Amino acid sequence: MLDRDVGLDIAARLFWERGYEGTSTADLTKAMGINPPTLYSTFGSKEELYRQALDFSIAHENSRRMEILQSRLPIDEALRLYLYDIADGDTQPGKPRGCMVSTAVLQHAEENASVARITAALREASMQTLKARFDRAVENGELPAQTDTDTLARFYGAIIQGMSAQACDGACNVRLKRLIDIALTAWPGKRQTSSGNSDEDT
Amino acid sequence: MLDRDVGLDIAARLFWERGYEGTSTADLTKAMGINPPTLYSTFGSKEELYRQALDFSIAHENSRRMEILQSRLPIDEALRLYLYDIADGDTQPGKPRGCMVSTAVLQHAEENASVARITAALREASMQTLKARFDRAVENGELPAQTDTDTLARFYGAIIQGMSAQACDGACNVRLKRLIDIALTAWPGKRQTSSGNSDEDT
DNA sequence: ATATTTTAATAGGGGTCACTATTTTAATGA
DNA sequence: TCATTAAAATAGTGACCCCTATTAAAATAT
Repeated sequence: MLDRDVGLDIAARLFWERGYEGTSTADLTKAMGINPPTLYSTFGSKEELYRQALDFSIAHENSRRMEILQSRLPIDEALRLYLYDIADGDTQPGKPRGCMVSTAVLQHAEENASVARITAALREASMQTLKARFDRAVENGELPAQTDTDTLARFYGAIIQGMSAQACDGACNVRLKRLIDIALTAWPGKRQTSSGNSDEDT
Repeated sequence: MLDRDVGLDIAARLFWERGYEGTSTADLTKAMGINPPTLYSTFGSKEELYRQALDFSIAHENSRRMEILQSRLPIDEALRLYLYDIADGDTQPGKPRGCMVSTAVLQHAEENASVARITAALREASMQTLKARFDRAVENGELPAQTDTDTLARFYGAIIQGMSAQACDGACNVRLKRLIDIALTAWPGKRQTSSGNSDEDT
């Protein structure tokens, strides 16, 4: 049989492109070049495979952007690069458009409620990571003490989800980054330019 | 047979809750209390029914928020109320969470590509409506002349899509509106408060 | 080389998918 | 009242769903 990680990579791409409900086990076994019993002995079930494919994909897609977020860069600069990296991830040539997690399994059949909980939990965890970074910025004095870090994290979470949706609809990389630039003008205490290509800080 | 609009309302709710791929024709006929041949003679096909259910739902959900957007209110105030109305629509008691259009059919099986194009076109049209309103605001002098209205529309489009995703994941009404308040601080020329509950203008 | 274990492939089970041909019921016409 | 039209229900189409029991092939061990 094929290497386990190779199989997970193939599965992740299929799920990423077609979603959980839009991907059949026949699609998966055919793409992996294996027979159905091998899929079930190796990965357990379709839902288990999805779970593992999500973990696999996150482990590979999130490492760089996590380093950026947790680096010693000023928080606003780290956030910009973090969001840019996500925009790049949404528009990688040769890979499905959008994010595998951000806009996955939002509407679903009742029988797939447990699968929807998986992706919802991953989205929540992602926003909690952002909030934790913002909390640290408050402690550092990089953000005002009274900042509502939870809402701020959910705001940028919404931007991430919106970018994924628009990437699925065909939006290109630079279009997403222009959108990020506007989102960053909502940063607490930031002085505004008029809009669009704002490259000056403060 | 039942009234056509009653049927469309039932179908819209099912598609809204479960998505296109997560809703079966058996679900639809059972919920409408009709037999399969009646569904096909009345609506044509599952895809045609989805199309009609989308139109029906949009006609009922969008009328108020369109009036708000096209009213003689100052553009920033109109936008706030417009977004608030969408947040209300995402969290109506007794209705499915999120928006039926904003986050629909993003990932899908190949065989449903034509359905994905329908919702993508509706999302694009929605953002073009926003852009047209912003363009008018530029002409009125309510927005700076050099405003990138296209990106600004896609930015608030992303907010709308993010709100829908978070509503699907369980976010409540006030949480979405806090998020909107932050998004509105990204308005061109707006002076910032620190974050969160910003109620003062200019 | 033969027996045993492990791996892979075939074949199929029970169910549901979107969709219809056919039959039955109900309403209308003379 | 009986023939004709229109509506609705049944029953079933082939295809696909997720998953597995069974068989065939390959690898290992004796």
